[in-house]
Amino acid sequence: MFSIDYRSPVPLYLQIVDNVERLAARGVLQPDSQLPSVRGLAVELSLNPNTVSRAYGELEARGLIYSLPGRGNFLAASSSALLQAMEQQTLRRLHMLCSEYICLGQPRERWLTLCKEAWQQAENHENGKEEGEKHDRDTGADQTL
Amino acid sequence: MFSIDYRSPVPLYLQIVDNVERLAARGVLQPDSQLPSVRGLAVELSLNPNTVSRAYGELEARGLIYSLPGRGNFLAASSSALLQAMEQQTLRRLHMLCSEYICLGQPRERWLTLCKEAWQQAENHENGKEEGEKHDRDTGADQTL
DNA sequence: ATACTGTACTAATAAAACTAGTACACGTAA
DNA sequence: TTACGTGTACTAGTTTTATTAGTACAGTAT
Repeated sequence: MFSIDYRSPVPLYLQIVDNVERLAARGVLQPDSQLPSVRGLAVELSLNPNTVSRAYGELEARGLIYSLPGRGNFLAASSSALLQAMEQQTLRRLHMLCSEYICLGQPRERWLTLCKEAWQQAENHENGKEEGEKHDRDTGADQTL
Repeated sequence: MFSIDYRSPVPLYLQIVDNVERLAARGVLQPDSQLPSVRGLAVELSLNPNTVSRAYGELEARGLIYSLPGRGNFLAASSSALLQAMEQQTLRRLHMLCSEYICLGQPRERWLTLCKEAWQQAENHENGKEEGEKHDRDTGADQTL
């Protein structure tokens, strides 16, 4: 169920995060269902338990899973909640960017103009690229479990 | 005229960039006026010419200065053009963020809602902090030239 | 108690960022 | 041309950061 490419430049713990996100978004993992244990997954993927733990920690920070010490890790989000978590992340980054922009002394209207412009550009860029690659990070996996 | 802190964790070349930005924004440097030569500034600040060159390269990428090989580096921007350059930078980062957001399949209205929300938060945060520190990166300088 | 669970701390390794050394290319003025 | 100014490309060394692994500890359930 987990696809990991050990030779990818993408950190292993991030690949695990991506896998869980994907499974959660597709509904393969149900809310409140238990994820593989830190040790169990570490053995399966031939990794150090701490690498898995770090991935789970990242997922917890993103609000996708919750941890019960001594019990295990569990999926917190339905796919709609997953979307919400992603939006939260977008909002945080947007907030940082906006703070810097406000320092320039620009008015709110100008900010919104830029936001609209960004959407325009991004949308064009999206339509410009034909059906090329998916936006999954890595798919040339070595091992599937 | 240049304030450099050699013990700051902020890279030297970025400190130079900040200095030029600050001087340009305050109108100390006039448009099309010549900046210190790469070698000259390197000697003054006891740096390698390449470090200064990298700073100038960064400034050129931001549209703040232009380079005439064999002649020197010159300030391109009036303070209004400086603002414009900063806006360009904001727009680029906004564009990247927006592209990722579009991948979630969300509509334009939702994006704009988030943008407005970000402004709201950032503005509150701005008003929340009293007159604390300036938003200059480093001011505990060792050397001034 | 035992066997499972997650986590904190430290250390070793890999990767990247930053700065400096050196040599080269272009432009201007004598 | 020659000399001296300018910026730049390429390489190497150092420092810093990110990533992963080793080990030991703490909580929970049977």
